[in-house]
Amino acid sequence: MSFRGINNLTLDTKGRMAMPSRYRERLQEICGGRVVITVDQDHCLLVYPLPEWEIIENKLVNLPSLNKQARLLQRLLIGYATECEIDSQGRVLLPPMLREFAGLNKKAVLIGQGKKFEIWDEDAWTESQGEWVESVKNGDDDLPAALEELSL
Amino acid sequence: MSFRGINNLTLDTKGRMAMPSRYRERLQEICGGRVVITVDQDHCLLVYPLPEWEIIENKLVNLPSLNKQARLLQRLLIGYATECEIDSQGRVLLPPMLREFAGLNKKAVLIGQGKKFEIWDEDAWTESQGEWVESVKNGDDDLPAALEELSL
DNA sequence: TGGCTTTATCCCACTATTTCCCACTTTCCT
DNA sequence: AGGAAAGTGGGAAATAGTGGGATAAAGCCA
Repeated sequence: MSFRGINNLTLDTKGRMAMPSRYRERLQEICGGRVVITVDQDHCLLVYPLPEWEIIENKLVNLPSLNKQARLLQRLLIGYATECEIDSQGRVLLPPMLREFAGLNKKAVLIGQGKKFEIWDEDAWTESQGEWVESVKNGDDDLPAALEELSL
Repeated sequence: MSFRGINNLTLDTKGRMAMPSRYRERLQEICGGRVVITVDQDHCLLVYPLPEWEIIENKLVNLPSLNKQARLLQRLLIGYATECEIDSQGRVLLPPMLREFAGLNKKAVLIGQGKKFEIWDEDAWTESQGEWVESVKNGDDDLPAALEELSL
């Protein structure tokens, strides 16, 4: 019941992106084609089915307002979160500000990530992938506890 | 049932700001177009639907009067709070003092934040965003527990 | 106190943007 | 190879944004 897989796709001149057809039926079931798109710290976009997003948003709004980190997170995640509807051709219109944030122009990459999707600019994706492979190979990250005990 | 999303918008010469149309119906329902605008510690403005504000104001009024922080908060938030009405074109007139406080001139950014909105001067917003990216990159790791275990 | 000046609010009209829909091209499956 | 489904592009109508002007209100000075 999970979104997986990677797709190369193109945005048209109006910033619309065609969802791969294999996801459409599922999205229709889960959320009637209503998704929420927001930003990620790695400068890609996240696409959540509406109900899934609401769970996350709930967690976010209940963070303590006095904490600076929390406020920044709220501002970015909730601030950029935009509800979008999949049109009759199976496309979503990506709002200009979100496209800008992720540096998206023509060529993009869509990645299934369980409950959500990620959208990357193709170049950014290629680059980030290289970096990631490097850093895992070198083992140069201090892993938090949850990662240390992760078994793949 | 929550306000979200980001919009670039412009103030006209009279200091009026057009609310994005997608929020108007909701605002009409909730508060008949009556909102309360006040200031935030980060030098942006906060916009609350009237009933929502009254809850907040109540909390503020009941803070311990001897505490210095509390008194400052009260003075700022309650002091600057101004009731404004959305006009027939869907615009709110931002009072001069509030515009001044947030350093607003022509270009502004409106972000949905659940029960309220925030209004930023465009430059201030851009800057604040850079700060966020910085702080994530540097891994300022004194995150509160609530943030540590947040799964998006 | 009356009239004049200044400020604020309301309303109308133009421009830009968005959204919706239709049609063509391409690809994949039978 | 033919048909169907998916991807792509573009155009037109509706809607939202913006600016300006007119009317009403309020303050001020004579």
